[in-house]
Amino acid sequence: MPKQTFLNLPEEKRSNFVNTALREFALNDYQNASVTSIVRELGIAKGSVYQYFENKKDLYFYLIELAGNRKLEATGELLASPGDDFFKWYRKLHVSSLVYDIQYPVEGALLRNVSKEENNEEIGNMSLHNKQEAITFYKHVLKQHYNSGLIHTKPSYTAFSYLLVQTGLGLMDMLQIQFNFSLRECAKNNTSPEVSEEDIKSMVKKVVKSLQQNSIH
Amino acid sequence: MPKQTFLNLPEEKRSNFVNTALREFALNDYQNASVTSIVRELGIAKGSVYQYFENKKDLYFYLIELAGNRKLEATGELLASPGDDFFKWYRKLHVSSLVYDIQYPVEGALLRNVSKEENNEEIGNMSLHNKQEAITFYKHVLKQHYNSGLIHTKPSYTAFSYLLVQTGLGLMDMLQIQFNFSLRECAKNNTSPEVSEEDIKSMVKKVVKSLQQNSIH
Amino acid sequence: MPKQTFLNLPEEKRSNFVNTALREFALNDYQNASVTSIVRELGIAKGSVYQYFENKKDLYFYLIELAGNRKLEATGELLASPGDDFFKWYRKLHVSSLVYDIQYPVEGALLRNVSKEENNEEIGNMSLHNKQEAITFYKHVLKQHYNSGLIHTKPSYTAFSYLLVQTGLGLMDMLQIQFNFSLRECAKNNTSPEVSEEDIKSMVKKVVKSLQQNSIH
Amino acid sequence: MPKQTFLNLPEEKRSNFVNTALREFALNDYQNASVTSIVRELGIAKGSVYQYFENKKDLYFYLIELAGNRKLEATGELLASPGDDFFKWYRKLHVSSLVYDIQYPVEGALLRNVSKEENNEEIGNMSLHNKQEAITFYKHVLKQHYNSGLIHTKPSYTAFSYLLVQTGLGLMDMLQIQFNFSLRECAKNNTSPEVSEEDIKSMVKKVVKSLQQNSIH
DNA sequence: AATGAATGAGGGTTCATTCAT
DNA sequence: AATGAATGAACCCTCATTCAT
Repeated sequence: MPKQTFLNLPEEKRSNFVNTALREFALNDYQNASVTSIVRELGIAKGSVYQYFENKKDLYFYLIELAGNRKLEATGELLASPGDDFFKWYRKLHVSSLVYDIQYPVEGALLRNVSKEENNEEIGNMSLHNKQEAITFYKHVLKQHYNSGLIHTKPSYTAFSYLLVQTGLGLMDMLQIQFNFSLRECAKNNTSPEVSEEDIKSMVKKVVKSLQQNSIH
Repeated sequence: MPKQTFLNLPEEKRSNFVNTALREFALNDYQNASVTSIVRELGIAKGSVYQYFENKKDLYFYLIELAGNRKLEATGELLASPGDDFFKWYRKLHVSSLVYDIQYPVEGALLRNVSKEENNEEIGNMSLHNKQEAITFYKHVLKQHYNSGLIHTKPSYTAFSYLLVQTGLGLMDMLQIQFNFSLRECAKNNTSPEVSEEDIKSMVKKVVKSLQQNSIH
Repeated sequence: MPKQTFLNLPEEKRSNFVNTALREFALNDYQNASVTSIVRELGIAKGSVYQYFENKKDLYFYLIELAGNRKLEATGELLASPGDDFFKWYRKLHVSSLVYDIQYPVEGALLRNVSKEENNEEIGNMSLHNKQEAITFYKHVLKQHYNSGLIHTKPSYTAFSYLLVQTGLGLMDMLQIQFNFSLRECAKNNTSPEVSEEDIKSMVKKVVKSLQQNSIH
Repeated sequence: MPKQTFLNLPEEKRSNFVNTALREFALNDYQNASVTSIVRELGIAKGSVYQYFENKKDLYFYLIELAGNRKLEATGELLASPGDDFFKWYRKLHVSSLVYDIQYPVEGALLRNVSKEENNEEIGNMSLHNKQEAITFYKHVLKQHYNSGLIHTKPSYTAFSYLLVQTGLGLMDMLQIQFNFSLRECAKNNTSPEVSEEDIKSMVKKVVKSLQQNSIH
């Protein structure tokens, strides 16, 4: 949790700080993100960071929460309310997620980094943990849909949930490959890649269709 | 590329070195893997590393190639020869890959780390690069199958290849979640998790079935 | 000297401040006692400390004086009036000192710390200074006793005064060793060790007897 | 334990390092002694210290042992062989200890600092620990003397041992007071105070006589 | 081919003190 | 009288790399 000092900061200072810090953690994983780097960029004293946060880890978790909340605000409504058409919901979910990441590449890249933290003993294996939670979530939704008669075939919940999670996690990579940009680069320059919502929709649609349809036999 | 010095090394020294280095890079990502750690563990002179390799990066790439080759040797025959049944092939491919990773957790963990290197300017985005190559590969195989009449529905090659790649990449996580072990921990202790080949086969089968079947509508 | 600001403070604020500061300097020597710690504990502004005192040193000396005075108040009457029996007086003096320290471990520990400050250029060698004064004091008392005929053997004033001082200084250590407690720990938890006045009396008696008797030849 | 690196150092470098480090820890207690200060003085790279020692604590304990051994070498024979006359032995013991400290004020001051470490959680309470050990040692010697008939009065072993320990610990202070010098200052300038062995002998003799004789009644 | 001491920049963190409000 | 953000130097420690031997 940030210290009161941080919360008392005038809006501009605070957002300046947050932006720079977000960027640092978007471009580097936890260990390699550097407090020194942040203060150098901001031109503030190193001590200030520790007036704002307990330590690097505290700052990190704050940024995760912040970025997470921002994204949730932009895309969260959907998440909570899967409509009757499961795949439509899943598609919209990921389109809006990708659109967000494209629009806010810094937050996007940061959250993507978080979902890859695996080797850090201080932080723990967030990657696996998140995946497990996501699988549980999809299982829950799928069961509800099946019980409500919205899905007619009873799927192997676990396996299929895995597919849904794993597929979702890679969509941004797919986007980067197809449209030949680097989200990281965008986060660095604080620009958005030239990818339209239509591009995203179309890509996701194809992927979900592949997932949905009995595509091959 | 390793220097000649390294290649001239007596077998035992070389393999000692390699094993320890592999382990270091299996437990840590590139930036956090430490040359110091390696020589400390080995009890050799620090300078030796730089007699063998240009620098840390050179060593890293050598290890990647080595681990890749080792795995290829164990699982490569399959890869080269997709039989008539695409999904059977895909299944066997990943079963053998997982079995290998379970048996050789160090090499497995190292290669998994590589597939996550995204943020290092010195290294480049290996994750994306690998994915792109894998997608191209699957597209190629799928096209061949279709052209040979082994597949009757023409899939969206790109989208479906993406699914295949992405699904494959996450299987080890799925295994860890289902059987509650940590590959990293295994690499650390140089032990294998208590997961049988049957366990793996069964898990992969379910996932591939989900991918293959028109599971939901 | 505290600034007027401090003296104007309402009683409760002032005593709150003093208590916390005493504790900090009881648990740490001068250099390692931290103003930051004090204000953190108190939940007051850092600047306040510097409204009250010139600087850390000023605060330190104020606390020393305060703790000294408190102890003097509790044990001082004795000090001023050595009766006819020198050793009885000496014994009572130290029993009451130890009892005080046991009862007020914070003040006790602080004063003990002071008597060890030796290496700080900013502070000077308080330990030596105090010892010197104490020796002078005992010399004075001894001379008076001798001149009044209360002591029949003329001692080597200086040497014997040294013994008295030095013996006195270590009694709390002896107590801690014999009753296996840590005054510092008590100061930390603001508790008193489970040592009775009888325990103290008995210990001091033995030591003083050893000092007094021609114990060995 | 120092690392091999340190032991391999050419004599001059090593002794340079040791001298500077000893001095730093002679002038400051553990917490306030500064690695930075040492390297600054020596004009070497900070990293070097950590090629030589695991960390500051490692260095500290090495220096303690070194200084302890040096002193033991100079004064140790006595310690091991209390002759028939207990007080003569005790006197000689402390005379030789003081002579050593006067001659080698750096080692002397360092060891004195060690015997005062009390408030450091990382180091533990060395002061109390040492005292306890010393008391045990004297008790042992006294018992032997009594059993051998060399002492005719049975002392209160514990109390008297305490007196012996405590008296010994303060002798250097007494010396400083009487001859008006500062051991610390001497350690700083690497000079010896102008105190002769005779001065020391005479001072100790008086103190021990006070301790021994039935000085007052 | 091997050594391993030296480097020096960088890491995160703590601190007493100042000063504008 | 109180605030508390800002400072910047200092702390211990780690690192990849060099280079003389």
